[in-house]
Amino acid sequence: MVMPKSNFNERCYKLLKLVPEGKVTTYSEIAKALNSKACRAVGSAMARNSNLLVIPCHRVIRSDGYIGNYALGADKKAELLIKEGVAVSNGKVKDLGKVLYRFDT
DNA sequence: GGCGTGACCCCAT
DNA sequence: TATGGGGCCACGC
Repeated sequence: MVMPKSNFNERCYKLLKLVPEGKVTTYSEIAKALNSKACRAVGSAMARNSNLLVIPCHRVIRSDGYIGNYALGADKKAELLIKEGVAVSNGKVKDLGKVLYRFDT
């Protein structure tokens, strides 16, 4: 039986897993879904990328539309997003409103 | 057991 | 429009 380090990061992963391919979400959306403003804690959990191979951490971007950062590098993150069908330019998502996935829907 | 940092966000100036 | 400051949660030392 595996015990999670914290419920918080597991929540982030779970929500993130709900994001379909070709779509992205923001740290703030996840934080809000957790009923918290700890957008930093979300990123922190991803930074540890405990589940990089299990969680599409690259589908998480900033609210400004910028990709932000990534364990393997923002550049790699942009490439992955583009491959999934997300329009990315200069490290920023072009049609954020179109690819942004909301948990509140 | 306490302080600082971090894949951030929002508001005010 | 750009810059500064405050705030939130988890983790490392």
